[in-house]
Parts: sequence; C-alpha cells; structure tokens
Amino acid sequence: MLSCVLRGKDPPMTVAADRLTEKQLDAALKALASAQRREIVRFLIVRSSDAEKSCCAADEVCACKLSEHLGLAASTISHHMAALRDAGLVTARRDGTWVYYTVQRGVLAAVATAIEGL
Amino acid sequence: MLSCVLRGKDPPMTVAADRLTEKQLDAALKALASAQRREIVRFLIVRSSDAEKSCCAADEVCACKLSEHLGLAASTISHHMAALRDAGLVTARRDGTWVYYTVQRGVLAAVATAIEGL
DNA sequence: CGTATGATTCGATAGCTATCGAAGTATAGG
DNA sequence: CCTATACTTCGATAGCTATCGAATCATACG
Repeated sequence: MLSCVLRGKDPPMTVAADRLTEKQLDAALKALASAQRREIVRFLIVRSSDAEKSCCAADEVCACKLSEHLGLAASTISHHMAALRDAGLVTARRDGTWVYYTVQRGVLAAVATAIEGL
Repeated sequence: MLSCVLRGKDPPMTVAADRLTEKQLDAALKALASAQRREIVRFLIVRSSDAEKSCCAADEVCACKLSEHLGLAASTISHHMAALRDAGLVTARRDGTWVYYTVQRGVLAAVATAIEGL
C-alpha cells in the first residue's frame, strides 16, 4: 500500500485539469498566495526541466533539495508540500526513504483559466 | 484633491497590466485567496456588464451594494476593498458620498499569465 | 532485530487575517 | 452651522498560518 504521503485527510483533490470547483480554486489560490510555496513550484519546474540526475529522477525533485534550497526546516517544507499536494498542484511519489514531487502543470493552467474567467 | 479612498499607505500599485512584479503578484494572489473577495470581483464583473443604473454608473458598483450582497459590515467590506485596491485589482472613484469600484481586467489577466508562466 | 536516514506529525509560539461595533472623516444639503 | 449618509479607521477578539524542534513513522540495510 502507498505510504501516508500520498493520502491527505482532506482527500488530495483529484483535479480534472480543465475545470476547477470553487473549493479546488480556493485551495490552489491559498497555496499559491505564499512566496515560499511559489518558489517551491518554480524550483520544481526548473529542476524538472534540468533533468538533474544526482538525487532525483528525471522530472522530479526530492523534499531534501527543497529544504536545502529554501533554508527551511524539513517539517516546514512538509507542511508546505501538504498544502500544494492537497490543492492538486503537485503529486508525490515515494521511492525508498525519499519522496519526489512533480508539478501538475495542467492544474496550474486551470487556475490561470479560472482567474481569467472570474 | 482626491479623497483618502484613492491613496493607500502602500501606494496602490500602478500595475503595468502585462508584467507583474513578485510583490504585485503576491498582493494579488493574497487578495484572490479569499472566497469573499473573489465573490466581490465576480459581482463587480457581472454588475458592470448589467450596466445597472439604479445606484451606480454604467460600469461601476458602489460599496453599499457589496455590503448588501455579501451580508458583511461596511467596515469589513472596506477592509476587503482596500486589499483589492492595493493589489491593483480594482480602482475606486468617489462621487459625492458614494465610492464606485471597477475591476481591472487587465490585472486579472496578468495574474493568470503569471501563474501559467511560473 | 537494531540502526540510520528521510519524511511526517505533534505541540508550542508568534504573527497575520477576518470580523464586528464604535468612533472619525468626507460630502451633500437643509 | 447642523445633520444625515456613505465610507474609512480604530480597537478588540477569535481563528488561522508559518515556523521550529522534538517525537514518531517508514524504509533500507547491516
């Protein structure tokens, strides 16, 4: 069975990627209304383009790298990632002791569309 | 001279409408990360399309209508409008004792673009 | 099994946000 | 000038958020 990382207590919003509910939009905007979390999203996007192999799979970044990059405690990163995950903006995959995150660009695009179509 | 409504203490972000600074994006996303304020923006957009004449000019809505629509105290509405105004998402115009608000669609579009281009 | 490592959860604290009612300000009009 | 109206600012309070360190959990590997 998949680790606890992958199930939120508020079930981790399976987003249809083209049309967001008000609840999903609210979660996503709250998640993005934080400079730290936007920096996380940017970092994930840049690193996934780099396909850096040293620590992570091709299109993924592990939590430890985020902690290092932002200079925040691991527990704080975990908190931010839960917010992004619950909003459907990232997905998490566990491989051994590491957890790799991937940005869901479709959801990001859906948020943009929702704002433009307010 | 224009009334105090029109000058924030954080100068009310004159937004270039095509490219947002990080500070502007932060203010805009914080402003939109509230269901009440999104409802305000939607109401302003709908009403401006309606060109309702009873209280407001063609493309504007006065604060009293917002207070009535959302069922919030006038002071709370004022607080929310300050957040939207400081983010550049709406502009305010005083006419007598009334203050009329107008959504800045270009800024809304710029926020959408910024999210998509994170 | 014991230990090491990476991530999450817990408990605490400081700071921010939403909300209200009351007081203050701006404007119109008797 | 006095009053009424619409809005803003102030002061207070309750609730939420970010952050940390400590404790716990999950996994890998001697």
